[in-house]
Amino acid sequence: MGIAERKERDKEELRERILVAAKTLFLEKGVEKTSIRNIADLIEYSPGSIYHYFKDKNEIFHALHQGGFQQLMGRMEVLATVSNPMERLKGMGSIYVQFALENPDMYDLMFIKDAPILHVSNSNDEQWKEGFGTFNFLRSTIKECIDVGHFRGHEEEALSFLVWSTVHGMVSLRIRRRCEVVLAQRQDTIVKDGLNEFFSILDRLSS
Amino acid sequence: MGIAERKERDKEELRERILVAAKTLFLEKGVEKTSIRNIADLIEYSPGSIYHYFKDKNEIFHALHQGGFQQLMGRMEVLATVSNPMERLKGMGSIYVQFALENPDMYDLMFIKDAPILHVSNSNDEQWKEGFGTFNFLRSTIKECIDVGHFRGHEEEALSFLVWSTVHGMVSLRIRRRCEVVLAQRQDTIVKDGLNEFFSILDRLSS
DNA sequence: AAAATAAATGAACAGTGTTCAAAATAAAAA
DNA sequence: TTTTTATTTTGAACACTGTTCATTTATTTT
Repeated sequence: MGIAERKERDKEELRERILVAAKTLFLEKGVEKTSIRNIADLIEYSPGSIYHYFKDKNEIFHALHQGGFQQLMGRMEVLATVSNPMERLKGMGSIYVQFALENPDMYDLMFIKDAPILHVSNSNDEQWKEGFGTFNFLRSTIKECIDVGHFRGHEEEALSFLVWSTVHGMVSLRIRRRCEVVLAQRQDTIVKDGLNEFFSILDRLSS
Repeated sequence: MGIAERKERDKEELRERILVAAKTLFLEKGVEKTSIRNIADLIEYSPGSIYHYFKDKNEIFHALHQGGFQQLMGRMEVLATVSNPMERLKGMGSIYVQFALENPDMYDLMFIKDAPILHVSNSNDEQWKEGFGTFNFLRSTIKECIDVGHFRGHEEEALSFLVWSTVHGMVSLRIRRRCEVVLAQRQDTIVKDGLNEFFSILDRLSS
């Protein structure tokens, strides 16, 4: 039965080639301007072939989407050694913002674009876990902070959402070019400055 | 010279009709799914005609964009009577969030979609003022707060950006459907809950 | 070598934003 | 009023889009 296995491998390989081509194109032109025909041209297959490996265009970018979460989670792993939950929380903020600014197109696909998320609800639980992962990590870190006596009077779930929203807000305003309203000389550093203001607020809320 | 004036009025009227049709369609189908031909059909003109009134599709939705800012600013006007800057700041947050949740498509166009903002840089200063308006109002309110003794150790520009990012973050995660990761039973109220957490943080930062 | 299975094709469909020569309409001049 | 000029509107055409599917090509099994 080695042949069936090889065929399986071949199929997986072409699937991966489509994904690589899609990622290459969308990182240089954006999702909207990347067409199925563009992807087909790059891997030297016909447009129709792609539909044997992915249901539609959304499914292609949803697959990349998944990869992005794994990448982000991977970066968070260095925080496993940080035992102080408050320090870990700030570390998460830094890593999140850095990831977003270094991979704006990937971040856009993961947290701003609206296309793939509806499709996500139909996928299996394994895949879902990836999406939940980062938020669960945030929630448990904030729970630890509360248990240790920080954020008195605040509530786990809402505070987690608020913290996520704060960092997401800053990077998404930057990525979607809404920072022109801040002072011209501050525009380059405003996300970093905002994050520092946020950290000093978190510190003040520690006791 | 009454004729020239009447022609000018007619032209302006058709321009307005295009805008109304565009808004109607995009509020019920979204910007992406609203085509020039859809708009042309609704006003019973040919597709080509629209290009005599607007350079391209972006310019149409940019015009609506402008209207959105005026609407948001209009809602903010009730705060002119609130003399306590801290209360005014919280009022701005409430109004901003309420506007976003009541007009998600308009909010999306104004603060999330990436198309029209590049084009904005080429428009005249008068129009620009509209976009700056709300942020200037936020900045001056926060400056007042600082002058009165709140937010000790914080800086005007970065804090203004942070505050804006926080509310933008919450509503944009909701609008772009990223709230599925929060507890199922909290999803409906999470933005309101998050805003309340934010207000209580602001209160704690008052002294 | 022939039959059966699987994979890849590319033309076709219905749509998109945009352009532009031509036609229709309105205004000005004769 | 008729002719000329200017403006407005048209709709076909262009080059694209995502997606489908009968047909061809390639591979595996009998």
